[in-house]
Amino acid sequence: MRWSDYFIPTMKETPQDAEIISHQLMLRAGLIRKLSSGLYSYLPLGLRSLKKVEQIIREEMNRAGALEVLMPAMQPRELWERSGRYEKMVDVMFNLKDKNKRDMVLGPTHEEVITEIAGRDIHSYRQLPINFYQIQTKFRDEIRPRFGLMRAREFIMKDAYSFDVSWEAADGSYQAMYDAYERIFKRCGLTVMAVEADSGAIGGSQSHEFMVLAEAGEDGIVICEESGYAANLERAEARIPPRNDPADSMAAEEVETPGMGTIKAVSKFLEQDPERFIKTLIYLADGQAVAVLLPGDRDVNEVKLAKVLACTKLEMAGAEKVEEVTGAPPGFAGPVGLSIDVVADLRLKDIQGAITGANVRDRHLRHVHLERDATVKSFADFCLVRSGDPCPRSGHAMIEKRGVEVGHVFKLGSVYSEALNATFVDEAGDQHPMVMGCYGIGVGRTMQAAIEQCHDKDGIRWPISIAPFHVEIVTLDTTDEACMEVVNNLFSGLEAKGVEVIIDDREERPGFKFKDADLVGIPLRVTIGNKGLAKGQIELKVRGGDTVFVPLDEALSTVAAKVSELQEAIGVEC
RNA sequence: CGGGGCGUAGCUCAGCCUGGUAGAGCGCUAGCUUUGGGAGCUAGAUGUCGCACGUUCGAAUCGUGUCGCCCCGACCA
Repeated sequence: MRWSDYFIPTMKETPQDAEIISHQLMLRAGLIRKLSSGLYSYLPLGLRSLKKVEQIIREEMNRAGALEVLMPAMQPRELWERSGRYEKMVDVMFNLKDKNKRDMVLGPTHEEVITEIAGRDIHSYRQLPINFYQIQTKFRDEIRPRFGLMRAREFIMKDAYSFDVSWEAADGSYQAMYDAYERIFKRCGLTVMAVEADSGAIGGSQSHEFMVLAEAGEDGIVICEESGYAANLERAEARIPPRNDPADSMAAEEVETPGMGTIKAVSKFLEQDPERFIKTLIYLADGQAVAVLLPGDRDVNEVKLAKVLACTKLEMAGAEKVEEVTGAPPGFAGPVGLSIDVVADLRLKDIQGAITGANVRDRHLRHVHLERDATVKSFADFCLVRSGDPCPRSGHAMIEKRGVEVGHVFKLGSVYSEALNATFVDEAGDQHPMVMGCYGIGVGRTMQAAIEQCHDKDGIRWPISIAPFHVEIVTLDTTDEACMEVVNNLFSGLEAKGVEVIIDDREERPGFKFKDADLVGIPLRVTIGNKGLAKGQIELKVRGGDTVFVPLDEALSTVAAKVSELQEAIGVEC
């Protein structure tokens, strides 16, 4: 391919609406263009990379025994009402009507459609297990699209769905996908980490997320380098050491804390560590007020809390509601004397000599012994884990990182198969719902995450497996016939060996082309000009690495060998 | 949806406060010179100043409304 015949609109300056580096580079290198918030076009160069990611996914899914299908993006809304998920997902669904005024939706995911297929055409245990996948466009009306392809409203996803006869059998399908995912991301040149995750709106019992570690990632995760424990913050647990507060037999007493509605202020005023405070938050769990207690230096993990309270809708109570249930404005709530349910974090078990709100304006209580002075309905773990907390397995301090979720595997169980009546008959002739799993990869997000992980100050540094081209030939003397003959010979020689080459044949100054080459980030750059040819050599440079000079007659074999070397360095046999 | 910011040439931005009818750099077109890390000179082309209404003799500039985009929160591949 010749650059002059291609379409690579590069930009010297950074577009103002791109915040993170990978998004900036995708725009600057001419990979994508924005149509509207969360809606992107792939330009020729970007599409080449995307297709390579897709191809790696396809090969590994096939290797794992999954069968490719393609389902409609547009679906009748009624199907979603039958599974009971329309209600849950209305906020992200695009709704439309067909010409007969029938309600349709654009699919944000495909559990419903695939379960309908399985239910219709799978009847016997003899047909199981089976796993279907597709690479298809999804639509989600995200509350806030962000960071280019990272969170788009229309995006390409690989989604797979497994069907098994039992939970035990489903574990095998899950593991097969987990293993396939590790291979896929490795082959894409990415360093990913599988972390325990919450299963969210998709439902199900167990799940792992595949995270690309990156500062710009939207997810917080904690990891223990000792035990290998790794979890999304939404899900993460920590070992909770027993308290050993000094005994405090004094009765609780009120202290004046005028205008001090924050733990920070009271902590400073009473010269007590925030950890000695009982933070009291009033939540509405499915509309029911409940007091939630945790150490003063801690934050709530609302995902964990919602599970503890077994509620579907959880929100902080407004100031009015707080005043109604505690008798004081926010900032002075405490567990003592409350008539609503009180749940406490396990880190407060046996706390004594503590400080908390007095449920009276401008008053706090000190010398509080939680279980002596208040009625706690239950203790549970719902703190947000943070850096330094002990690992639940090894007890070592965990560290916090940020990551981009590029893949997610779930054990779904029979939620959908029951709702949509996807059953099979076993050896004994009994009917059972199929046991499902589902497995997603954000294809565009994976491509962008690769850039987020592989770049330098000059531009992208593509892993060769997903680079738009393997080699870029920069020609310095485009009007010189002898020079162009060398270029064309090398080009056709490499093409014949299956190496993908782009020639920058534009009539631009060398520096201009080098800058573009660095920005676009093709892994190997061959520079050919009269100056080198006079010495009988060409120049070979790995993106971001050193330059070597290669004699003309060895050019073809050396470049081809270097391509293979880079491919092998990725480290997974294909 | 709540909070914050921004809409002026293809891109990055100035002009707005203090109204007088639009600019720079890059990019684009042509020519000459240049040619190993985003060249120089010369000559050009390009704008419903996001949109609507209002105030005014006069609005990019002031007011109101509206649309769009970005950032922070809940959601997710």
